[in-house]
This record gives sequence, structure tokens and C-alpha cells, in this order.
Amino acid sequence: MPVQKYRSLQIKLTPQRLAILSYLNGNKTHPSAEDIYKAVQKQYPTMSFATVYNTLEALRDKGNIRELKIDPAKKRYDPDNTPHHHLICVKCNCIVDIHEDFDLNLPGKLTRGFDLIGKSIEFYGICRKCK
Amino acid sequence: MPVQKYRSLQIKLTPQRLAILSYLNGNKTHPSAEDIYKAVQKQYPTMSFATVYNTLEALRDKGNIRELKIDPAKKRYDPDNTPHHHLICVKCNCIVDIHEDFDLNLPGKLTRGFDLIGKSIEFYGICRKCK
DNA sequence: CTATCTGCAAACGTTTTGCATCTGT
DNA sequence: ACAGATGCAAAACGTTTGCAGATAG
Repeated sequence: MPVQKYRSLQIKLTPQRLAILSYLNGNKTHPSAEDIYKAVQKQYPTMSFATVYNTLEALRDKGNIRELKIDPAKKRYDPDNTPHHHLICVKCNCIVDIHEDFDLNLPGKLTRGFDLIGKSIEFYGICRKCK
Repeated sequence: MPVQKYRSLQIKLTPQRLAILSYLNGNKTHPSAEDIYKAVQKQYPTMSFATVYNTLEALRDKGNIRELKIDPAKKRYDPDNTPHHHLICVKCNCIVDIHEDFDLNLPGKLTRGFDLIGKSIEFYGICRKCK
């Protein structure tokens, strides 16, 4: 287990957290808290949701994962830090990453006094399975 | 009350629904179900959340309002039917409309077999009040 | 007249919290 | 040693549901 890799996160590395990090590492499925809980529970049957949420919150605050607001029923998490967008199926809610830079800028006169931080583009459609 | 205006919705126009429609009409605040409930409750103190949700669902299905997935804590509703995007404050979650057409297209080779339906762009920042 | 809507309360799924115990650093 | 994490259960929160009675069309 590449513990070193996670030292930079500056959070206590417990076995449960390492299991969560390992599950998230390279994961392209945009899992919910429950997905993560179920996966890690196989290895640590006494795991609690509190620990999952606690860890996800810490990782989010450290900028290590992104909290997606795409699914109205539950939060989903994206461990891919590189800038990218999403293509979402309106039927099954599956999410596919779009790694493409769209060179899109909000004209200065439309910023309404906001300090801009970033942008996010979602494309909606029906996936191959659902049609 | 311009009842005629709403006949095209093809839903039963009860007094409660007219109050909701009147609250939504021209509303730029992107209210939550609770915001709507509180507002209409002043006029109809016996109103229930079931009626609010029931009406919002009907309006959404008729294409009259959009359900926003911007706020992870609760659904918010947008009565503006014209195509537009949003600028969101990451601190107070306030939402401002951006009426600008960005001429953005997903290249065919990136559609991953999806039938495309639409797109949505969110800009994030900190609003004037919050800085 | 009757299909649909209302209001209430109970149920639901997700997320948060309090707290005693434990553990990484 | 101690700040901070864990596990458990209970609570909170927004939303949905079942149903009896009311009402728009």
C-alpha cells in the first residue's frame, strides 16, 4: 500500500482511510457514500457511515476529491482532480468523464461583481444501455 | 389573477396552485420547495408540503419549470424557461442567471454512444456580499 | 360525476451529530 | 500525550407516500 503517496494530504492515515483511498484511486465510477461504504465494509466489517462521511469531508476540504451535485438523490464523489466535465445519462444517472478543454469564458460585464473561481459543464443525454 | 395564462398547462388550477404559480412568475431567486411553501402559506395557512411538491412535479413534467441540481442540500426550482446558464456563489449558494449563448458543442467522437439532449454550464465564484 | 388534488401524518433515504472509546503521530 | 479518528445509535433533513375527504372541470 503506497502510504507515502497520501502523506501530503495532512490527515491521519488510519486503515479505514487507506481502504477508502485505495477504493477511490483511479475510480471512474463517481461513487456515492454508500458505494464506498459497501466496498470498504468487505475489508472492515465494523466500518460506519460516520467514518466514510468524515473521510470524504476531509478529502474534499484538502481538494483531493470533488463533490458532485449531479444526482439530486445523493452526493457522488469524483476522485479525478484534473479539470474535466461530465456527460450524464438522464435515465440511469451514469456519469462519463469528458476530458476536453472548451475555452469558455464568462464576459467581464456578466460577472455581476463575483470573483470567479471555476466552471463546470454538464452534457445530458441517454446512454447506449438505456436506449 | 391571469388564470387564462395557465390554462395551457393542462393541470387543474386550484387556488393553491395559482398562488404557487403567481409566486414563481418572474421570480429570479431560484427558490427551494420550502421557500415556496413559506411564501404561499401566508395566503393559505393550511397548505401542505405535499401540495407544493405535487405542483412542482406537475410543472416540471409539463416543462414549465426546471429542477436545479446546483444545491446539494435541496432541490431548487427555476421558473425561467428560456435557455440560460448560472453563476453560483460557493459561500452563500445564491444563483444568478447568465443569459448568453456560448455556442458549445460536444465533438462527435466524445459522445460515447449517448444520444445528446442538452447541456448546462455553471460558473462558480464568490458574490459581492460574501467577499 | 369523477379524475385529480389537498392536507395530514407517517415513512423514507441520505447525511449529520453526540459521545465514549481508541489510535496515529 | 493528545488531537483527532472510530463506531454506534439517534436525530435531522428534504422528499415521498398512503389515504380519506374535497374540488375543478
